[in-house]
Amino acid sequence: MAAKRRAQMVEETRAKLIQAARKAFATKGYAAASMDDLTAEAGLTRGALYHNFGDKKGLLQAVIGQIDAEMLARMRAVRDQAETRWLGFLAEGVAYIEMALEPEIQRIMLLDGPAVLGDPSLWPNQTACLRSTTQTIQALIDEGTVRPMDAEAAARLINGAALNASLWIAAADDPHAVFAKAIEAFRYLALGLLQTER
Amino acid sequence: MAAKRRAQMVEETRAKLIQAARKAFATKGYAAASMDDLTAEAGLTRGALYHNFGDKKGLLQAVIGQIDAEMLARMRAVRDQAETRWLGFLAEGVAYIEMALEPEIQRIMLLDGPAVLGDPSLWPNQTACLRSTTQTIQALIDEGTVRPMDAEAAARLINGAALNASLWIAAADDPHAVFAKAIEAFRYLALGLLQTER
DNA sequence: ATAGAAACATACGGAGCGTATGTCAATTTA
DNA sequence: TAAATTGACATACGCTCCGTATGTTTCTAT
Repeated sequence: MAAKRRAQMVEETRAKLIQAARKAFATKGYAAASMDDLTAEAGLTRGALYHNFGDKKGLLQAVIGQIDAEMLARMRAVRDQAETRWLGFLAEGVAYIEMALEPEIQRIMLLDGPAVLGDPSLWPNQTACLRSTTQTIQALIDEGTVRPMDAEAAARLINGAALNASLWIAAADDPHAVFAKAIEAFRYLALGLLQTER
Repeated sequence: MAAKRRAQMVEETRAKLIQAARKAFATKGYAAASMDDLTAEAGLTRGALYHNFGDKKGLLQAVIGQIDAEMLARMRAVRDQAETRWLGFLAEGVAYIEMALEPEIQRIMLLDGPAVLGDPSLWPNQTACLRSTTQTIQALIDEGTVRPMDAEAAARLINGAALNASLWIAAADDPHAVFAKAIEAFRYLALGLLQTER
């Protein structure tokens, strides 16, 4: 026990704090989550928190970084699994909508995160995700599938549509039925990016 | 002076508080805006605030209600000014993007509002705006311009795309150039809603 | 004219964040 | 290996700010 490396111990406490923060932020929201309760649940005090993350915003950044990495990995997975590039592009969008159904992602990534940290497109991992989508669209343009246009613009608007779709689904009385409608509309919108003849 | 009706005086204080709140929320953000400073700037105290709006969230609701009404009015105006129903629909989207360029709307309506009050699509005025867009799309479907689909789904996704476009523009180094790209992408996406032959 | 209520101000208590200080263990250095 | 230093975390404090409880004044109603 005492043979544990110092760096490893630190990583454990950071992980415990992030874990507790994810739970508290997701259930109570960022503003209503108390740092005292947070750290107590992790078996620590606010001292550890301020030492490791600087302030409350720093903790939120760490939480968002973790969730964002998970989302990015999942989107890569479904994209690489698709048969064609175009289908992979669509699958990414659908996967995004599905993920945003989870209350944790809704609350932390879509509501509190932007309000506290500002525009999500400036977050490190999010930009990675966006660049990935942008590159995919650029490839679709180069191969003649998608009409010539600004790839980043297409990626951002498509992402925005998917985001709003998930918000809509999450607030719906019958999420399952609404999910189907949203996916249909999403596919139609994407068609607008294709070359005119199809 | 003393002849002023009671109700009118109340309306004035409410207006003064909302005015000060709009300014403070827009510049400092909801969380960082102090109620003491707010009311002092309006020449009042927190007593007036809690008497009229209940709590801080109530004040935010009032502010959002005012801004939302202004946005709704402007969107109706540009829509009714267009030559065809389809062009009116597009103009509404562009107008939405333009409005979301204003920092006040960015901060209050798009960042803090959803974080504090929850899903915007449940706000009273927002639902009115959405219903308006939904009806427009439904009419476009009925007249054969837009392919048969769920009108509300189309309205929500299109709105989401427009919203993200405005967030992107606002954070850009060169908003003017980005605005052009976003509008182009927005029009392409909308084309996906049209009947296949055009 | 007086009673009542509404509009707003003042006073109070409590919660929470951030910082300053303290303590103990681990790593380093001689 | 023993002393010294640094790092990790806990404890203590002050300050701000929200919400409520109470007080005061002005308008309205009978």
